[in-house]
Amino acid sequence: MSPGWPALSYRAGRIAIMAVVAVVAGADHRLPAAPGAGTRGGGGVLQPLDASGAPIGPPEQVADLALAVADRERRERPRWVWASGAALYPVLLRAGVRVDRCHDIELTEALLLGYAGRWGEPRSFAAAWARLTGAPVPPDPPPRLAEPPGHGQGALFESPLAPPGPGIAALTRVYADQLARIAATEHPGRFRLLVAAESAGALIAVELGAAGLPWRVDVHDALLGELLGGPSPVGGPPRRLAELAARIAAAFDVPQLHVDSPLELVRAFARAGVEVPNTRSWVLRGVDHPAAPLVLEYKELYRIWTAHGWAWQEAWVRDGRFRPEYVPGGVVSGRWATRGGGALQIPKVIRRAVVADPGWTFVVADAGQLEPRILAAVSGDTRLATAARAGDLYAALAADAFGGDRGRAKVALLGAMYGQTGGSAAPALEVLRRNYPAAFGYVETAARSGEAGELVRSWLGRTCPPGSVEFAGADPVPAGGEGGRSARARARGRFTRNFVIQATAAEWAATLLATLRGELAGSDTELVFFQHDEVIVHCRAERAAAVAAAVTRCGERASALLFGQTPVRFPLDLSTVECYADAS
DNA sequence: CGATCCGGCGCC
DNA sequence: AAAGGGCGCCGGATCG
Repeated sequence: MSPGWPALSYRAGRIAIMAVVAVVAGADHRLPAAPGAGTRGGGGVLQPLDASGAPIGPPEQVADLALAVADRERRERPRWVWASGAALYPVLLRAGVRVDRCHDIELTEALLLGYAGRWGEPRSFAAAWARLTGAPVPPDPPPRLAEPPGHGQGALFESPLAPPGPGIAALTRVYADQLARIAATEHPGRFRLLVAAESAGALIAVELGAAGLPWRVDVHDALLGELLGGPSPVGGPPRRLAELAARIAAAFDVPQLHVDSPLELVRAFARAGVEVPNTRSWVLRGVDHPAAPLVLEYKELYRIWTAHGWAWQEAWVRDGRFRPEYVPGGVVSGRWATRGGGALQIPKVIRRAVVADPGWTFVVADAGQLEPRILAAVSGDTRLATAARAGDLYAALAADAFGGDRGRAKVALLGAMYGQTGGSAAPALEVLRRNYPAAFGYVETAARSGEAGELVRSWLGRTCPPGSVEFAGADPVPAGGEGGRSARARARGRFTRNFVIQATAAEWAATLLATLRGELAGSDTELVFFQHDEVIVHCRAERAAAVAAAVTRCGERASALLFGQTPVRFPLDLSTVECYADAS
């Protein structure tokens, strides 16, 4: 295992460990109601632990949990062990309390269940405790619905603490059990890093949601006016959309047409003598009919209107910040998801509205060509790793084996990672297979495993979910040409092939993010956005260079933490900009 | 009628 | 040129 980094290290010798359960004041008989309890979300119980998770001394009941956590954090900076950061940390943060590191029981349970092939079993602290004691396992509560800020009860800051769980003794036993299960994995050091990064992600997600992405409503409005022509006074479509719809109808020589309906569009084209299988944009781009370019323009603007228009702004932007709710581990590959707001799909044109505060700036960093570099690192393919030392991996690969044709080199690598088999990619893939056998073999092995119904794992040990049980048996679909494999098996192979890469890339990015949070802690900077392989720091303009240097260091640290001494480089594209749209 | 599926497209 | 992985979100279409 590579050298640890404080926030991610599990070397417990110098790090205090503190289990904590929150107790809603007055709602739990184990905690006598105390004067002042509940002013900051209630009291709780703290329990110091040793490195193995065993209790040190008696638990301590506190009436004001946030105060107690802040105090311990200042004195000891322990690793906090708690049931769910998603539930507890918003309450602490609202009270102004930040913590450095934690072990998130719920997220860890999900990782361990997945590792054991028990995907989908309840992952809550209560469920883990029930499994440990042989009690009936309670189902997880259903996921909350997306809830824009300022509406309803305001999920992030005003949700009450969850009802009291099984208590501090149970929590410490579940923690010790998880430590033992982690130790029993194939690569415990890697899995510890995964747990630490996932737990840190839970903290960062809450902080990101609280900070929000700076959003200039006036710029957004101007942009929408420019693109859409201003909202219609009667709640109908914006002026430019209505105009386009009219012109489309005219092009089809009909009085009116429902352009939002793919079915109506296909029929209209058919009446005009153009047979299209669907109305996808790449299909329409090849259609020779005056309506086609109009429809393409309509779709683009319609998308902006419905997904990032005035209604979206009204729902999601408050006080100059877009505040989505991030969900770490919300994607099977370990990528984050968001709940509401579509934060991970902000169209490029709309990013014009993301403007730094006066005197401040954005440091935007994204990891270029991350996935092929991950492939080079995990496969240990020395020739690919050599190419991955270059700033432009595809160009280096092209020079090495593709006769300088960068496009073919890229097609080959993407095809290998996504599972493309046919088309013009085939010969390029053959070049890849011949010249980079270890890398090619790595994804091929993952694909064959998936086709055979086996599970695959990321570098740190995140495990892919099983295929649906209904398809686990014999596949009724006749086997195609691909060596007798069914279409279903091949689809599964493409999934597992991609999983080993995408999930490891997510781990690298999460590790970068966690180390960066540590570096920025206490400084006058804020993390404001994270999207798969891209991070935005909002800081005073004069600090930008220092922040950029910190991001670079953290990228190197992430690489070392995951892969140790690897020749593969993971360069970050860095921009210091006042507007997100100006980032490279 | 609401719940759910699906087409389509935004991002990585 | 098109298609191969992962998502969320919208509105239309369809189901019960």
